[in-house]
Amino acid sequence: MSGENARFREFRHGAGFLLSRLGTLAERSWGAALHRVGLTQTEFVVLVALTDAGAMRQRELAAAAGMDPRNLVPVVAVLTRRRLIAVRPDPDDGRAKLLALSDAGAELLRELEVELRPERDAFFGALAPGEYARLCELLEAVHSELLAGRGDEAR
Amino acid sequence: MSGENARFREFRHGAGFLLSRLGTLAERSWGAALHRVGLTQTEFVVLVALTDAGAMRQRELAAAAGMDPRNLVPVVAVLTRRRLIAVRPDPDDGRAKLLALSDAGAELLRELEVELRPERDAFFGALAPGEYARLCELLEAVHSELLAGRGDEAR
DNA sequence: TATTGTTATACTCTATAACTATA
DNA sequence: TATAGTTATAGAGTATAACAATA
Repeated sequence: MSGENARFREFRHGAGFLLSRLGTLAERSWGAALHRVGLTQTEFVVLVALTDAGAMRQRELAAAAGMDPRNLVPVVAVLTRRRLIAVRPDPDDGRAKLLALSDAGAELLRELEVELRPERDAFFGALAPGEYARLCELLEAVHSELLAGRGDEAR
Repeated sequence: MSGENARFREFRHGAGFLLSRLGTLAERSWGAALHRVGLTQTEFVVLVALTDAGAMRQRELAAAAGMDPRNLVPVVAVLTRRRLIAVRPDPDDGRAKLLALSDAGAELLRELEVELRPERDAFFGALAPGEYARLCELLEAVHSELLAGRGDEAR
């Protein structure tokens, strides 16, 4: 019951498992700040995802945020009511809507970014600046690859 | 409304945000396999966390899994009923219990590790083998530091 | 008094299926 | 028929407060 464990102890220290755990811990680290300004995790994620482009369709936004379009609907409703995003019909397609960050939404994110900087430094305190930058590169590579090849192979 | 976005677009590509999103995507990638063997994400996490030591107290296990001890209670109940973990009273402390992976639990993890290997390769397909190893190192450094300094500074 | 484990509960996130309106 | 958005709902994860038993 002892020597054979090395095989799946490897999984415990693999990147997948660590991503799963660190993702939860990262969300916990900024959870208090979000609660203070009345944002849930998904609302925050959606706002941040919107910073990547000027305006996008709701379906595109769901993909960018890595979440199911159905779960995005109530999030968009809340953010619209709070005027943190701006919604307008897509002139090219009567079914679609174009979503963009509002000035108020941009300002809120700017405040949060300042407030979260110390938490980030504490969270990644184990890494030297160069290591942190390297980590960002690697994560970004995995993330963008996953968002690109989504919905095709996994089905 | 355009040029100022660079500031928090930086957050979008920071390690914290990417960890949060990739954690969700990683869990999704092995979710089907877990469902097949009747395990939830937290049950899986707890089993994997147990591979790091022979036996530990429930409180220690919660810390190792990065979860709240209260949320661990029903998980331990299920895993015990399914004989995937073995529980015995701590001889040194009448309040505490000692939890360990059972042979059946170890076997189940071994099977899962084999089944999940192709999913892992696809998930991290953007990285060369050396890059994957480097990513593991960096994540492990952050993770172990967070588990070590927990409950002190954040309060 | 402090700690281990527990119960009850509310909130959030994700996933399943079926629906409306437009293309 | 295919797609954009929606609704309803169930399942799972996390967090809050209060409790019993042991140290």
